[in-house]
Amino acid sequence: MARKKGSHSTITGPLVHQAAQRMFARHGFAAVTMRQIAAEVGVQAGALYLYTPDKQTLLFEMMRVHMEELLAAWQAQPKRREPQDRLEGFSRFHIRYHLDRPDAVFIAYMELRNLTSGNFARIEKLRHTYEDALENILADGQAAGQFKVPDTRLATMAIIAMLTGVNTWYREGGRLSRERIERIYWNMVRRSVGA
Amino acid sequence: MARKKGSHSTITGPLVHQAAQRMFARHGFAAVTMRQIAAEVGVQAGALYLYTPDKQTLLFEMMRVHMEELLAAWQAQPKRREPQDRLEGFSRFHIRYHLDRPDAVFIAYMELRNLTSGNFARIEKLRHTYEDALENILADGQAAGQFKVPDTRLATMAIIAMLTGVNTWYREGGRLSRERIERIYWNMVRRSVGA
DNA sequence: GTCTATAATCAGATAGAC
DNA sequence: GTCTATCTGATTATAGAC
Repeated sequence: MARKKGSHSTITGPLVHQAAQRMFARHGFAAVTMRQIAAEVGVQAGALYLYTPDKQTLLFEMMRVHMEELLAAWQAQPKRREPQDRLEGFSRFHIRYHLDRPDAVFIAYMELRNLTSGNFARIEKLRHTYEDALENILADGQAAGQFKVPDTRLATMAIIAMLTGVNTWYREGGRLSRERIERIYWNMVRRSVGA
Repeated sequence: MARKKGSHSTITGPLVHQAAQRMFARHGFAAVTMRQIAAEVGVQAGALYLYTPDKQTLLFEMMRVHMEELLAAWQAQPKRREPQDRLEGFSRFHIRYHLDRPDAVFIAYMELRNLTSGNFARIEKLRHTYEDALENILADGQAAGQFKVPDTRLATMAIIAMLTGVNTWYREGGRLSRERIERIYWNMVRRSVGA
């Protein structure tokens, strides 16, 4: 019983990662210094290295965790049968999940070029796995004659870009509710594939 | 006749801006140093300050020129009458223009947060002017009963995100020709607004 | 127009005290 | 677990020689 629960070690670590995520999203990985992160957490710069071997790993870990949690959350979604229902499920899930994590999403898209090549490859693989989930839906709908998608890969990229774009302009408490945004985007997605 | 034409001053300046644009796009504004830019051009770091007062202005100028050239190019496009023809013109123009300038486009989207607040406001105003061009088309098509667009602002953001997304995956000499990409995207845009 | 040299500051990361 | 102090090297920008 030497160590009381809630000791600094179990608190500071997460705080470091949270502060880094917020600051990387706001100012960019390269522009944020280890000293600034430390100041935000309330420790000295040297103490950060108890929680990450270096700055690069700090970035990679937050991207890896984000992508793995995204995949897990998608796989935990209720499965539907019809391609159109599955497409609606994906569209709404994507918008909702991404709007809830603007910082992690921003970093996952903007800081890819600041990863070392090995780390980059691992993140890209995770992202590709997620894209494949949508591509499979489109391919099934096309095969069933319910969608008009001349190129499933192209349509996949187009739809994901459109949906993720919500994050660039959405502001909490803005003109439109999330449900209304989800509905409008889903209707655009639905029509874009000829469903 | 003291100064021969083709003197260094008229050559090095553009080279500095070109090298900076290429390197900012590849590695990010904050990650690129003035020394690296100088080395790429083939001069010493001090010489760069003959062509820009500082690093921030280097970034701002390349974004300003990009946005103003984009607006000018759009305004120089042949005008059409029908909303559907205008929407096709915008969609194809946007893809073509952006695919031709991947570095400038990448910087214009990724480096906004590295602008000072005054510079940021000026770039955002230019971007908004461009977005309005598309929103006007959608509003006219909606008013004429040719489009089904419940919210023109939302549809504007969705379409621009979708079209600009081409830049993230397109590779010269890839699987699909530009004409084919333009056509597929245009069909998705057309259907997404119910035209 | 360009270079060399330098000012002034700050970066990431580590060692060792407590 | 955290801090202080420090190493090593890089950063933007400027001054003055040529």
